[in-house]
Amino acid sequence: MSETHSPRSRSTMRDVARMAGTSLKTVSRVVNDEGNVNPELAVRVMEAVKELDYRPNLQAGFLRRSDGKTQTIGLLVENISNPFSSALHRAIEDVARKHNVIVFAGSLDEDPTRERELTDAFLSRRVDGLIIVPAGEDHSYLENEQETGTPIVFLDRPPANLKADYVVATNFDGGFAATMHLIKQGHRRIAYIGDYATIYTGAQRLGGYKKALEISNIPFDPKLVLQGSHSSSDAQISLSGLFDSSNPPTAIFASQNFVTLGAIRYLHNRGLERLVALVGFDEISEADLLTPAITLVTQDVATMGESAAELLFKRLNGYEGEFEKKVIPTVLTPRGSGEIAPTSLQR
Amino acid sequence: MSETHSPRSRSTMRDVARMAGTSLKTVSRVVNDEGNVNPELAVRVMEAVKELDYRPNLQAGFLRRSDGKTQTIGLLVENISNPFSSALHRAIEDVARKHNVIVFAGSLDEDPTRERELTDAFLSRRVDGLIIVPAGEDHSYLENEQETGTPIVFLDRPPANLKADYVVATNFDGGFAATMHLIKQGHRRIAYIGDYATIYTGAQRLGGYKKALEISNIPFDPKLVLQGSHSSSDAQISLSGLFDSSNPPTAIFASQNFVTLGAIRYLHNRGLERLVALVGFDEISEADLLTPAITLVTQDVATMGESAAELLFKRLNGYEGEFEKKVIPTVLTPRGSGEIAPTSLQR
DNA sequence: TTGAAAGCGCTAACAC
DNA sequence: GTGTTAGCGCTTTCAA
Repeated sequence: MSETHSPRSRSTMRDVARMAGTSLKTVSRVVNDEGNVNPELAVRVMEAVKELDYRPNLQAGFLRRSDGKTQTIGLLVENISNPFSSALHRAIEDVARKHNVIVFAGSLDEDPTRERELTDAFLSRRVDGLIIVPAGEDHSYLENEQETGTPIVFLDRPPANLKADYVVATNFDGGFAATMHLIKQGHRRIAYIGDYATIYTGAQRLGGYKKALEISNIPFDPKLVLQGSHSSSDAQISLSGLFDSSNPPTAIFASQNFVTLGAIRYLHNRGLERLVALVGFDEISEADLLTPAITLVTQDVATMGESAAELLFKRLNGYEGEFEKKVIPTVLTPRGSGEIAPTSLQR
Repeated sequence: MSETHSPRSRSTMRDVARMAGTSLKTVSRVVNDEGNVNPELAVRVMEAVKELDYRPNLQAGFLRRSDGKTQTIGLLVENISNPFSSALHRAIEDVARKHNVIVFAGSLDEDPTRERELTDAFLSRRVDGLIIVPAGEDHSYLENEQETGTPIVFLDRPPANLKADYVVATNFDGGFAATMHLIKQGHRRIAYIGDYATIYTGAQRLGGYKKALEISNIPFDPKLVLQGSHSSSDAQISLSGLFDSSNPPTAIFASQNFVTLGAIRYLHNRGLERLVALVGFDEISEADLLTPAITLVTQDVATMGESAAELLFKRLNGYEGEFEKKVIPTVLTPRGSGEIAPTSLQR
C-alpha cells in the first residue's frame, strides 16, 4: 500500500506462493506447466500470478537449471545497419524464434578488438551459442569456450586457428564469373575495386578475378586493382584516380555493395555509365531501376543466415559430429551494365 | 586430465580461489577491480584466472547485486532487416555501447501479439530497459513493469494507454510538405499511397496530405488514396488499378520507403517516370542515381535512435522527471521527380 | 587486507 | 499432490 516514489520491487515466486497460500515449489510447477498440481490450487496460483503481475526471472532459473541454457544467442556482424548484415540477422532471428531463443546483436566494424570485447560481453552473459561474421584473424581465443560447451558458427568468412562450423558463399567463383562475363564482352582492361584487402571475401573475389584473367591469357595489371575502399565515396575517389590515368579500363568489377554504389555514382557523374561496363557484387535494391540496370553477382543472404542458425541449433540440440562447412552459391544476373562492349576512353 | 567427450564444465570463482589459494571474496575483489588486495595475491589470482580461462558469470552476479542491472536492453522494431529499423538499431547500439550495455533485438512485423511475446521474452530475462517501435495499440500491459523500475521508450510511434517517453518524426509536417510541394508545381490530382492504414506514421502523413489539399482548396478524393500496401509489389498493383481508371492522377505522394520503390518501379515499367510527379517518404539509397532522381522527405533516423537511447539511459541513470516527447524534423529534398509539371494522361 | 556466512530467485532432489 | 532443503555463481554484509 505504501506509495513511495522509488519503484516498487518486483514480485517473486515467494510472493505468489504466499498470496496463493502454498509453497514455492507448487508455484514453480504451475508456472512451468509441470502438471501434478491440484486444479483448484493451480487456479489460485494463476490468480495470484495475475494479481501480482508476476513475471518469472528466467535468469535465476537458468542459474540452477541442469542444462544451464539461457535461451539466448549472440550475433556479431560487420555493421548491423548494413543491408547484408541485417538480412543475415533477420534470417537468424527467424530460426531462433522457432526455438524460443532471443538474439543479442552487435557490430564489429571490422575491428578485431571489438570482436573480442563483444564475444566477451555475450559470453559473460552466458549466451548458449554464437554466430560470428569475424573481423579478427585468430579465433583460438574461443577454443576453450567451444570445448566448454558453447557452439560457435562462423558466417560469411571462415574461422582462423580454430575448428568450427562455418557458412560461406562462393566468393571465388562469383569473382570468376563476374570477370569472365566482362571478358566475354571483349574487355581486356578490367578494373577490380574492393574493400580492405585483408577481408576474406574480398580476397576470394579478387582471386576469382585473377583466375579469369589468367585462363583468358590477359596479363594481370596491378594498377587496375583498387583496394581499401570502405565506402561509396572512397570508391569514387579511387576510380577517379584510375580513370584520369593515361590508359583507363573499359570495364569495372566492383566486389562489394558499397563499392558498387560508388562505381555507379562515379560513372553517372562522369556520364560514363553507357560507355564503361560494370558488374557489381552483392544485392542493390534498385539495381533494376537504374539506367543502365546493374548486372550483379548476388549471394543468397537469407539462406546463409538460416544455414548458420541451423548449424548452431543442431549443436545446441546435442549433435556432436564433425564440424561442417556449408557453401552457398552465388548467381550472376545480367541486366545491362555488364553487357556494354569495350569503348576506348583514351585521348 | 580426464578427457571425456562431454564438455568440460566451466570454471567458477571458487575454482580460481582454490588455485590461487585464497577465498572467493578476494577473487571477486580482483575480478571486479575493487582494490584493497595485496598486490602479490592479486597477481596469483590473475594468473589463476588466465590459467583456468575463467570468465565471470554476470548473470549470477546480477542476481545478487543491489542495483539488479543486467547491462542489457531490448529493442523491438518492425523488421530488423528493413533499412529504417536497422539504422535505428545501429544508433541505439552506439549509445548502449558507451554504457557497456548490449542489445537484444527482435522484429514485430506489425503484429501486436508478437509485441507482447517479445517484450515478455526480454523482460523475463530482466533487460534493464526497452525501446519499442510499437505494433500494438494498447500498452497498458507495460504499466506495472514501468512502475517496477524498467524504463520504456517508444520510438517512431507514441505509446497508447500508457505514459512514457517517446521520440517521433514530424510525420504530419512531412506529409504536408510533400503534398504542398506537388501542389506548387500545379498538381491538383495527387494520389496518396501508403502502408496499412492503422499505422500511426502513415495516418499522420495522410493527415498532412489532407491538410495540404484543404488549405489549397483542392477537394479530397478518396479514390486517390491507396492504403494497405506493405511491399513494393503491393504498391505497384494498387497504382496500376488507379492509373487504369478514367481520370488518373498527375502526381503521387508515396508515404513510405517500400511504397516509394513500388511507385518508382510502376512508373518506370509504364514509361511514366518523366510524366508523373513523385515525392517519396523515407531514405532510398540510390535516390540520386535514378532518372529522374527522386524527391524525398526524409527523417533523421540516426538522431531518432540516438535520442530514444539517450532518454532511456537518462532514466536508467536515475532521472525521475516528467515523461518527454522528442520530435525530430523531416526534410524535403527536391531532386527531379517531384518537380514535374502536371501532364494529362487522359485519353 | 581478508574471509565466512547469508542470500539473490529459482530448480533439482528428495522427502512426505 | 505437495513441501522442504540445498545450492546454482555470485555480491553483500560483517566480522576478524
